[in-house]
Amino acid sequence: MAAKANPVPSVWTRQQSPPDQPALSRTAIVREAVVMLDADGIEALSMRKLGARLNAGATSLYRHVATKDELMELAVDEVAAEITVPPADAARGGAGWRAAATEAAGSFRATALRHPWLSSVLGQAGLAYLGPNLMSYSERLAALFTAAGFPEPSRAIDTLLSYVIGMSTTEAAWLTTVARSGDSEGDFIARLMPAAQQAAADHDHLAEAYADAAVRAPVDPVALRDAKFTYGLEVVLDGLEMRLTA
Amino acid sequence: MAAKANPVPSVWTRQQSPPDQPALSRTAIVREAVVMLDADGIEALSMRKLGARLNAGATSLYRHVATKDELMELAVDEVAAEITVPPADAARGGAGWRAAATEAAGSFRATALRHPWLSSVLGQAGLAYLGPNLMSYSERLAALFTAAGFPEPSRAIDTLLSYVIGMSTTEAAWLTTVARSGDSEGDFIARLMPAAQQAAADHDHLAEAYADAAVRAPVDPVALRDAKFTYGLEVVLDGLEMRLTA
DNA sequence: AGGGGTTGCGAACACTGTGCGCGTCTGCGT
DNA sequence: ACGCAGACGCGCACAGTGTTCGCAACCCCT
Repeated sequence: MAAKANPVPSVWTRQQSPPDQPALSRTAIVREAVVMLDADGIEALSMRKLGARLNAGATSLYRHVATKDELMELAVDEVAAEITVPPADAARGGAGWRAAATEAAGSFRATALRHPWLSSVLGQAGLAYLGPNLMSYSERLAALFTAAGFPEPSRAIDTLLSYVIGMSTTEAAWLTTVARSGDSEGDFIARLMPAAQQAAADHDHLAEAYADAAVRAPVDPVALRDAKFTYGLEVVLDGLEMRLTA
Repeated sequence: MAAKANPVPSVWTRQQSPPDQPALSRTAIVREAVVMLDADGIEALSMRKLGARLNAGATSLYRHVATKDELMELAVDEVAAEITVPPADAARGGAGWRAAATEAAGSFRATALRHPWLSSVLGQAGLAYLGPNLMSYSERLAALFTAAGFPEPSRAIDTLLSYVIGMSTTEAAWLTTVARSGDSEGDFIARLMPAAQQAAADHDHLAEAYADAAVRAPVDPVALRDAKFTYGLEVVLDGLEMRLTA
């Protein structure tokens, strides 16, 4: 880097001790990677571009990160820190656990939608699961569901998380394709409708559903997605509650 | 291909009308792509290798498929044909819908585990959703849940599918990393335990859970995954049933 | 017999992740 | 104050990727 900041190599042009940016560090690399992923999606992240952003060569990154896959695991754990879980006390006594679980689920979804590339990565998931932030996340969930009084907390957690992951990844993937189209979500849906209707032409139930949707006044797609998420969440929580009281 | 099979150009060396393998066709390409994906995972599929498998050059494929992404969408729809849904009659009368839903969910999971690359692709999902097989799948689900008497069938379907997708992708991703390790699932778990326990050292609930697992007699991991899946499935179905009778 | 449309292909382009060896810089032990 | 070992950054190179383009061979219809 010194060589680059000093293009004419001579004793006279050399700066003695430049304030020097924080240099290159693992955390700085991961942080910038997350920024790039959020901005331009997963296939826009390359080691060269990431290096360039940090005023570094591509291969310099390999001093701090073994491989790109490892970098992705670190990125996952980095954003995992954003997911909040209410303190376990909130669930003690049996009343508050539903609100607490709802909040935890909502926080997961919000994080997944804020970082849509997460969905693409969860499917290939090396063992990011062992990252400190994800570990702490699991721990807090376990504390919450144990305090709530579940006989098999891990089972309940797996169930809830599966639902939340399934819904969130689907949603994130949808939003990614919408974003790539350049249109707003509403416009994209409108533009997609004809094709969808034609594809559904031979299928009675689907055709009817599309026809109904076309007749009704157009709904805010964001509100619709929210409603869909909370509906399913209530279903899962109802099912879990039966295991709690029984 | 004729030119390749016929390196000496002359009337005499030319084969008149060789039985000729089915040549190159969209369906043949997609079918072979699925075979390769199943065998070696998603990152092992390249256009050149796929072409080679079909005795064709890489670029020849582009006569039948616009882009690799499109090929992946076709592959998804191809395997979607394997997912079965019981006929709607099974659900009429209210009794059989649970068994039918269970079977549909199980079939989805089985397909996802048979083709683990599906999980990696669902996260980026272009609009494979419009493929004929997936459309027919949605239709049969809609028929089933409508016959079961759900007031909002699509809501129920979305909920169930989210759970099944979440659980299955997680499972498939796990199985993929296991497979890459070369070990059996049991051995891999054993090899992973120390690291997991160390990572969980500072987290009470997790540490306890790991300790319990270490004490108990080792369980067949396959059976354990099956149990986990059906537990969550029952939870979701219970929650749905409340919406049905109400 | 001829010609038009379809199909396959080789070369080429712009990129990718990553290994290697070299120069430079830094901090520590004397 | 000095010297040196280790950490650090970097350019080059390699093998491989998806995809475009122009050309050649083939089939079928007139």
